[in-house]
Amino acid sequence: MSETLPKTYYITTPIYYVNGLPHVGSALTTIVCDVLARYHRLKGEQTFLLTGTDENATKVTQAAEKAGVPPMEFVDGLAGAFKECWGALHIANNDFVRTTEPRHTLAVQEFFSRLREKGYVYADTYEGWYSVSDETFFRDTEVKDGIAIESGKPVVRVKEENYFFKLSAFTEPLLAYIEANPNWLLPEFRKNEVVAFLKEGLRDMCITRANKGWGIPVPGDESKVIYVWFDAVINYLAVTGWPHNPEWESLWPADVHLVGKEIFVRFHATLWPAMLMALDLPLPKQVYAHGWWTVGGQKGGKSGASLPHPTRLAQFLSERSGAEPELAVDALRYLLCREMNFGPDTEFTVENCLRRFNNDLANDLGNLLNRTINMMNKYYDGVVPEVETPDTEIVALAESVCADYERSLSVFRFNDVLEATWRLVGRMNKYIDEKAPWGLAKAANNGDTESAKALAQTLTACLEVTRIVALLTSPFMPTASAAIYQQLGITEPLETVTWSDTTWGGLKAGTKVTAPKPLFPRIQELTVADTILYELGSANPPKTEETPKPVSETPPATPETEVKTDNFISIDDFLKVELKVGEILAAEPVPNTTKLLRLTVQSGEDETRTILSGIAEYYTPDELVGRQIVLIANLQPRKMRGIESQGMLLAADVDGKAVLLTPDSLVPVGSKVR
RNA sequence: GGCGAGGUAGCUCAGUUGGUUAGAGCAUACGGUUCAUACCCGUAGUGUCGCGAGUUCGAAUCUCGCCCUCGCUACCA
Repeated sequence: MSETLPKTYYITTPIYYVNGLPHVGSALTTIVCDVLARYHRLKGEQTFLLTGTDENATKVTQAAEKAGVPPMEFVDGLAGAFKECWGALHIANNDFVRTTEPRHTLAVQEFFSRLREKGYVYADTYEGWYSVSDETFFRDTEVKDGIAIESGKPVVRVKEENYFFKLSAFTEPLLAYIEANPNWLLPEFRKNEVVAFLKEGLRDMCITRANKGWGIPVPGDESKVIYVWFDAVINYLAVTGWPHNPEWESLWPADVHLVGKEIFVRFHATLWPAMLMALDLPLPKQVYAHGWWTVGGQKGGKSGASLPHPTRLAQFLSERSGAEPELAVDALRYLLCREMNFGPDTEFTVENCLRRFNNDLANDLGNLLNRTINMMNKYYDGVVPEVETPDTEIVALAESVCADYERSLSVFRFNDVLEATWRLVGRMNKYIDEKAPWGLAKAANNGDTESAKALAQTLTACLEVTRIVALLTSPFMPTASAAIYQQLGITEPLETVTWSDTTWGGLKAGTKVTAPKPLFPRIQELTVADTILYELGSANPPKTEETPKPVSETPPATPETEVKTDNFISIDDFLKVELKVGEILAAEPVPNTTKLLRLTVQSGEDETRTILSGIAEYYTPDELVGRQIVLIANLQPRKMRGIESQGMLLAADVDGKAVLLTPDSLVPVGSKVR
């Protein structure tokens, strides 16, 4: 049946977690997928691009509560913001899936039921320990003194039935599959990470949580909802209409899942393929993971800097350069794809973008078009002349660039794709200089027919290259390409152009070019004040921004964290905590650890104690000795690395960095704090 | 500490299986040109290719050791 249906080229972005507006990280992923989709359409393939939003995390209800709106209204708003952003960035997606839609929830429930029928999902009752912060269950033997030994997190006693996916059964099949399909997971070095992860052995995964009124209920057990990650990945399949739409196989399997590196190893390269294997469904043909943008050479979030919001940045480019807003959007698409390394992480700065805007877009491409059109108008009244033979060198170069373009694109090296394209642009600017058409024009005017021929050959070469480059850049900059076509006098709409038009000679003699108009005006001011950066990066309250960051938010390991909204304690509870001022007498690193310091603290007139503290990355032993600090004196002692820690220091947590609290002035050691 | 990835020009990075004077772009300096968006073109560069040793006729490239950076992981009560 389905063999008769032509397979559509199917590309997916991750579905984005709706806890904030998109930034250039998520924009990069989405733009790159769009570029890929537009390229395949150019190749004449039926192509389907999917993006969407991930809305079932239980955190959503808390965020909604905070915002003071019902959860559904809350996610409607954010899903709308994503759609709007992608529209503004010229993303031509064929569909936008929301995990709160019936088509998704039905597919997820069906998927779950089928796994259960096949014995890959089993229920298990736990009377045991549960760590809220780990979202993990522990056995009695794994817990000591109310603490999970493995994670060191506190646990609570629960009795709960949950459902588990037999992920452990797929360690070997996945390893075998990776072995047999060397280009399945890309890039290579990330595939190796997956292999390393698998070799440690997969463990069964708890795939349900207590139903608190948000999420997809487990079929036949309304007391549970399906774990958000398990639910989310099914979107790729749900959109095909699986299982009831008979044509679902015209889309599935996806040709590419393109994701950020943080959701690659655990989810897109292991969990999701294992789920598909369990139901004997075909696996996606390729899964590609790109790196992140960094800010300030490190995790942007720590330095306080963050990634700009894409539409604001495009608007800024437009304001700075004077380019039309829609062309500035295309410029941004180009800049993101050109700057990103598509393997490792890449440093992102607005100033680099501005510089590259000038160099690549204004000076190289824009100016090539501009000078070409100008000369055409000047020497030929804008009418494309007849040419007997094209310049074979340029023709050959164009061909080789097209070949490199396709080769790089096939391995998702988008920066190389553009670099190859710009070889052609660069050669042409030099070519004009070598041929000096202005000299040829003069000679031709004086009756030199050879010069006249050379002039025609030169200018048509410029026009052809510009046309071909416009075509090559069209997946990246569709609006700009259309504008180039328009200036070249090509009336055929860009939508009807195909890859075969990259062959030489597409521009017909007699075509009349239009008046020149700079596409990307040069930017005069290349420096960017901090206040502008802040504005670009923090259109939202800085609080919700969390950035070096990737691409789709949520740390994969804990997509949901339960937080009690009403977590007041009584004054009596507080008074149970015995806080004291202490003085650090000695400090030394604990061997074989990176974070732990062993501190000897005087905490009373003749009372000293040993405290282990995880601040070695932020304080050297030397600078600690002699300092007064605040400590919790009656904390249950705990052994770490064989040393008993008798208390805990208080420190502010600044983006994960510890900053010690000290008294405002020297106080007697042992002073009570309250 | 364990695992993984890296350390190449001022900056961002290329350098396939070891082979002649180690590359590109940007930034810098000087020169040229004028069709063009103060644009384009040319020239000049500087590099102990992280450090040390080894294999080899020959190493940025292979081996070993060390140093440093980044990621994951354990220790952070």
